Amino acid sequence: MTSTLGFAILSVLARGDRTGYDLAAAMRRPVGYFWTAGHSQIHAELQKLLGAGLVGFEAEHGPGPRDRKVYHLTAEGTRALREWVTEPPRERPERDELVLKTYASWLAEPELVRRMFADQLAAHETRLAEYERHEASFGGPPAPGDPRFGNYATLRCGMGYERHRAEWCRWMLAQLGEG
Amino acid sequence: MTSTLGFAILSVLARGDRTGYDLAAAMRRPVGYFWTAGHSQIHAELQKLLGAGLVGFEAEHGPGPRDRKVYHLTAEGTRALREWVTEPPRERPERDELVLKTYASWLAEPELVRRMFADQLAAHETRLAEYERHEASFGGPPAPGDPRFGNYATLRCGMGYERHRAEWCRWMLAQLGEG
DNA sequence: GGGATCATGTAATTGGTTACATGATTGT
DNA sequence: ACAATCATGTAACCAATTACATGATCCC
Repeated sequence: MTSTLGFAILSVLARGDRTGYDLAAAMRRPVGYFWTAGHSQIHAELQKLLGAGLVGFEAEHGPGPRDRKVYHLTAEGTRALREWVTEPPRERPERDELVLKTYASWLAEPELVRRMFADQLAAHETRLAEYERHEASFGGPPAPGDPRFGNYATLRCGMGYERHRAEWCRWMLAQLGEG
Repeated sequence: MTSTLGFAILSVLARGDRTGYDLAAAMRRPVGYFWTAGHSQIHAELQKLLGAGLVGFEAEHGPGPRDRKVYHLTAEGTRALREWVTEPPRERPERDELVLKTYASWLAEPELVRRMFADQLAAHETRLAEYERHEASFGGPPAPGDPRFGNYATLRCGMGYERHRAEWCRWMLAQLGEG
């Protein structure tokens, strides 16, 4: 019963062998945009994946008191990952604090609500500009089958999300009236 | 240190007094679209809110072995909620299984990926149609200050989200080619 | 009689965050 | 000398899910 975090790790490892430290770095950016984990969680999960025979490692003597371990996918790990990819994702409950605040916004001062949404809008516009710059660095969409397709397709999703959020913020501001 | 779940409960209670059971029902739909909790979590959180003096209850002898407790906001609870609403939401890490699968989709069979996205697209279109029917039942946007504004604004957010997701699914299908 | 709904709670487990702990190498 | 980076791990805690437990009333 490999967890989603386990498959997140396998997904990164499928692009190249890495240490736990490298995995933690990768799961801040770009994987962190859709799945994050701290290093403590990653080391623990790697033990489980090792026990399940989905990954292996080669140890070199590294900096610090313990060995440096470079992890790689096993044949079984690759097979498990490939199988998991096309299984329908199990939906997890949404938890969105801004939307919850919006639900209760009728009892707050409109001016303060307006300010909150103005800040949110600015943040979304900044992130969208960042993503757009990143998108431009791809020379158009890579072919499915190319590992870079994964990066590009998730980036496109992020761009759509930021646009949708920004639009909703603008709609909210219009509802609240000019400040 | 009231948790977000605590404020979710206060947000529902602000619209009318309720039992823990009623709160659990409310947090499936419509609040469940942006914050869910099971009844066990809710009963536990109500104890904390009670301890913090943000809610109170009146007990009647109800069905089952224990008293039925109708909870209500205290003055302090209303104040805490009103304050929380306009504080900037602390951002929590994104965790999206479909996007993670997309990241690893380059090593799967394109036809299976295509099928997964076709299913997702259908689900989003169904939900969007549902939301649109619900939106039509409002006679246009209520004024901010009206509790119904909270329902309407969150519904609008949900509609935008479903549209964005559906569009991304269609883009993915186009990338993967006709099946 | 039987199942759904109403109504409360506890316990066990999993998933995730934060803090603690250690220590070499590289760059300023 | 000092800070940052590389590198591993454990422990404590909080949030959330699932399972366990009880029992009355209402509708078929």
